[in-house]
Amino acid sequence: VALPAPVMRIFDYLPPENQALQPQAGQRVRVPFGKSTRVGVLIGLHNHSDVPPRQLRNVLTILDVEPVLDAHVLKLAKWACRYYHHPPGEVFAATLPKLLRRGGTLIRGNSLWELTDAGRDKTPDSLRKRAPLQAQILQIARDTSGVLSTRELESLSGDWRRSLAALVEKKYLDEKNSGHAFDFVPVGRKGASPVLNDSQRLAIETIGAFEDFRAYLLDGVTGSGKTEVYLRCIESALEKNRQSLVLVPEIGLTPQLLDRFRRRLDVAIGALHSGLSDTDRLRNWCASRDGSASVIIGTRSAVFTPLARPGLIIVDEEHDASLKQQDGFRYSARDLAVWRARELNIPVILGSATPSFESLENVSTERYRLLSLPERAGGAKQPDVHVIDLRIHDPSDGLSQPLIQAIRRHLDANGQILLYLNRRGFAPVLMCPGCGNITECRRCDARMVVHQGRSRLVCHHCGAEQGLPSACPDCEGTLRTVGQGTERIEQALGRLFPEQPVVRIDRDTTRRRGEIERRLDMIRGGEARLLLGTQMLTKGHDFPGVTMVGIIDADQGLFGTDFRSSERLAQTFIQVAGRAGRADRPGEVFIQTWFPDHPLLQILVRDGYGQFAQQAMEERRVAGWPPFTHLALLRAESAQRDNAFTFLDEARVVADELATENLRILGPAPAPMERRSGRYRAQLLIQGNDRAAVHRFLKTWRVRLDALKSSRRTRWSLDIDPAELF
DNA sequence: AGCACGCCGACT
DNA sequence: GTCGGCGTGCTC
Repeated sequence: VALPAPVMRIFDYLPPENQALQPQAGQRVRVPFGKSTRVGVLIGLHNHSDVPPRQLRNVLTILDVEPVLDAHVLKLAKWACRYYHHPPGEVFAATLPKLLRRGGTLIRGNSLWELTDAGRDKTPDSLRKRAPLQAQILQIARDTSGVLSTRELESLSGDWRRSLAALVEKKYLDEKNSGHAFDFVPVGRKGASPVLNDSQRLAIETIGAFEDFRAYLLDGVTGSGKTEVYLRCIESALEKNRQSLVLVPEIGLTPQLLDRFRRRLDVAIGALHSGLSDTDRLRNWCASRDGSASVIIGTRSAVFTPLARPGLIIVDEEHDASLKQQDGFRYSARDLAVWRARELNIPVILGSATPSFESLENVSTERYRLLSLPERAGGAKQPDVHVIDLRIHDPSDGLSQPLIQAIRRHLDANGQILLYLNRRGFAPVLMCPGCGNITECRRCDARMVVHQGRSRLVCHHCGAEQGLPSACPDCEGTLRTVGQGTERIEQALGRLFPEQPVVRIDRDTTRRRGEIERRLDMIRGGEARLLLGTQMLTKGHDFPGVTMVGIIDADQGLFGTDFRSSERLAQTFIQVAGRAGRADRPGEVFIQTWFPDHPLLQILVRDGYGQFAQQAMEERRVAGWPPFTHLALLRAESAQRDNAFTFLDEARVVADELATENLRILGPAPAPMERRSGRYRAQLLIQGNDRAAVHRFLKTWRVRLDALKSSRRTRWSLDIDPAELF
């Protein structure tokens, strides 16, 4: 039994004493564990145990009649335990929705009410007087050819459940169970499919020609119609009565995307994302498992969802960092999706306008097959890109004259403008010009950010807040804000274009539910034409009216500490720039920088992402970074700096003892931001050419780390294929 | 993780 | 004497 506890072991139990149910791998069981009981997953049956017989206890109850996890998901989870060197109990917990983890039951079906012969004979009018609600229900039942579900009744006012019960009692209705989590009724309508261009057609034909496992990298510039390719491939899976699983990044799963799928596909679609209630999540999970959902769209944890009749897996924006879990069980949903597809022997499509270097390398070693969509759908042209040299055009409040003129020009031409700045708040620094004092967070190695609207100083790393000081705490001098965030840009735009409403989208303005959609609608409806925002803007949203994109500060991340930061920067650039000029209008992109000669910027602007990637990958190869080597990162954090380092020092000693010559061990070193939320963070990096050798090492190392006493005094984790080195 | 046990210093 | 903090070990 895999039990939720941070130990690498699984636990042996005897069958339950007084339960007739047949134990099967994949069922959940409630077992005694120490002083209390826990819910675990039965992952195998054996007729012997290495545990002394008197220590073995009995399973209390088998919670499932049938396994909730099928053999394939069990295998996936077991493989993930080995690959990520993570406790089985926690891995299995990640495969289940919360309600099932807590011991709840599967949703096996919904109630349906069928008109009986007696009910058919009874005229609604004969009930009208004494029981108007019953009459109404009876009438609806007749209108819907004799079968009712809660969907038809929900709109009724009053206590319709009681009236319904009365009708069942009188034997006018028969209560039945649909047997499925979803009761989808096709409406017989299908949204219009757009005309395909040649490369879309080629991609669809290539994928459709081969039913067995194959991994495709769908490399399509923004607006090239990747989603249309997904939809067609899903449609052909549907024709064979097969389900499709679609994984998207966290903020990519918007109501807009779901609408688009619902309009086009007349089948049951189950969504799995953090915005759902626990019950809705469970229902959609069950609908995937029992086959009543034909398409499942979810964020990374959906990669573990059981599929009744799998046919296709799609990973959209496969380069996106949110597909990698960043705490606890640090899995890559993209990599697990490929594993799943191989195991199920079905195709998997990885889509992106800016493919990860890992996937590009898999193309060149012919593990993945490349499908390119080089032109924009509908014949839209690529935007013109202009670099604004801030050394010549000194900006005020973050905006240079050429940028302001371009904004004016596009406003005059009735265009929309998207300005991107990945920094919220008013200004990132509050300093005293007199004594040089800069206000820093008490709990982090970071500066407090000025939020003028709220009149507060906020730490963006731990959330700490304080009032805005009126004078320097040290010398009582006048304080000055340095640099700019979205709040300041918004104000500046308000002064420059007083007649234009500005729509700002960042975490501060969209805290309330539905606020994002409300603001996006202002842009889509044309009410506002100046759009300003952070990362939130760059993913998952289409802005057909945007003719100009301005990148206010290109220099953030130009000199990153991480070997991956240039890749990330380039991806953000291309994704943001891709918002410009989609349909019939050509777009323009303006990039403000203090370093116009920076080689990364030059190649990106001049030659595009593909060329950039080629060159940057060559640098990675020479430097021995992924995808040409394999990494594992041992992270430790502790309130006392020494605890983290003592552990990592000891871990290093063990590593040196175990390591073979093709492994490199780097560190321990403090994390780039060493103190965060009052905890000191440090790490040790393992690097190797041969994946198998790295994993052999990790296996024994992990056991030795658990045995270290110092490992108890610090919070630590192993991160396989880390996405960020901090 | 969550819990118990045991050791040690601080206080009624 | 007893209370409670922390380090350590164990959970089938």
